[in-house]
Amino acid sequence: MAKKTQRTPRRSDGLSKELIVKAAADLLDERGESALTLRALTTRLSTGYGAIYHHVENKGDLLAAATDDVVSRVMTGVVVDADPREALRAVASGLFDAIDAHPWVGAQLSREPSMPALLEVYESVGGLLDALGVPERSLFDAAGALVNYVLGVAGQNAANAAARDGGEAARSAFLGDVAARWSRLDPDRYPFVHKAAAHLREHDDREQFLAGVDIFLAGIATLR
Amino acid sequence: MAKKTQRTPRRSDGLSKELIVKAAADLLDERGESALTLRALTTRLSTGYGAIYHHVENKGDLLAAATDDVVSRVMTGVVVDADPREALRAVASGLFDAIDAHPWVGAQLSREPSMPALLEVYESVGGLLDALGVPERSLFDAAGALVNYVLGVAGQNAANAAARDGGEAARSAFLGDVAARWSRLDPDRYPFVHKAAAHLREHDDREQFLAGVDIFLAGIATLR
DNA sequence: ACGTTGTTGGATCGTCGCTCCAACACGCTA
DNA sequence: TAGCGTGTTGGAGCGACGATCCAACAACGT
Repeated sequence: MAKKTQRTPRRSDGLSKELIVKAAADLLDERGESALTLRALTTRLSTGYGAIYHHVENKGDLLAAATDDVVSRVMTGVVVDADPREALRAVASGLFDAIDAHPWVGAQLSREPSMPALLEVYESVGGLLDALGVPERSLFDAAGALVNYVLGVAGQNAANAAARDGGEAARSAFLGDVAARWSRLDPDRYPFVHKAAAHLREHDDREQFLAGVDIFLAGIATLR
Repeated sequence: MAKKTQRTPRRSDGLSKELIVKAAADLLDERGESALTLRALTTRLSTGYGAIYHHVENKGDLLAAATDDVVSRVMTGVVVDADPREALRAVASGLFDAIDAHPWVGAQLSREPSMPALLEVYESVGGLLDALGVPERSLFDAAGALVNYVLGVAGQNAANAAARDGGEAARSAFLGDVAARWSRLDPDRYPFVHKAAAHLREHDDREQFLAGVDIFLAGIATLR
């Protein structure tokens, strides 16, 4: 583009897919997954449907792009540790933290697992497991298992967050409610769940998630 | 009309929550998750909204009830093996088969993980892990990890099934499409995923799932 | 015979994702 | 400078959804 500039990019601000995706992500972060509607987007961007659909294929495309942003930021940010085991833990906890901060990412990932963003995850996990000495015949099973575990937790997290969305009362009460319901169960018929209810109150989701990762890694070590 | 009967239970057939849930499950099985609409239900049952909403709280309640049916049928049907390890594998593969046959169950489970149906699963898994000798301090982490893995696979399966729903062309092509896309990737930048594409074509979802369960169980064994 | 109660069908509402198109802003050519 | 072409923009409108609401109805007790 010779010309000096083609600036003043049309109207006062100039829309773009980037901008739209950013606005969508903000909406999702601020008001939860159910708040992302095309209508809410048009008012937030003070524009119309046409403008949005000119840059974006459909709502799914929008959600996918926003999720991709978050996940790929995690994957490029992960420290490449010398120890593959530590690097795997770093990938896992990086994903957990991102999903914890943006529950809608968890929902999208467990709903649409062939997303481009997950490609980076698979590649990273597969490579690290390879570096860990997992034999090739088990490599795909192992990587799939680990990623599926992460996706399971992602979905769970998203569901919990959605359940909390209702109101402030619901927010703090939700986990306690489940715990209360569980501890009210007949201890003879449901001994495990009954005991689990106590743990539920004082447990740390992140720690439990990482404990699960460790269990998988221990199991993977036996494949060597 | 002295007694005799109070049969002819109101109208020609007589609606009930059971009947409605059954019809919903049929609809889901036959035409996929997106086909379950209240409107479709009313025409299938040749009734109106009022009748349905009289027996059912809302659409979520309906989905939950249908899912509960499937899952609890699985859990009561599982053979109580003497060997806890085998019993765990039986629970896992029972769930997998049910989700494979009814992908909407997978979607619902990964979306709403505090469902009553999952209570039975947690209880069973927790009890079996206990019987396996997992120390109490690790019991909840282990059970959570295993269940989350199953939920992750469940969501993945549901997503794949939904992607196939489109048409017959899409149905058979879907997995091959992913494999093709993956194998077209730069082998230098994505060595693992590139190799995985080959496996993808000939892999068996069920076998891979069970391999994951075995990895998990091997990891559990190290907790002893 | 008549109200009571529990059930039924469907009109209707508000909201959603999305399509479609007239109006516009700019850069190019003449 | 005038006009055209192209790429953008805003918003009216469509069909489908979940859900609510209510008039009509069927069986029973009295």
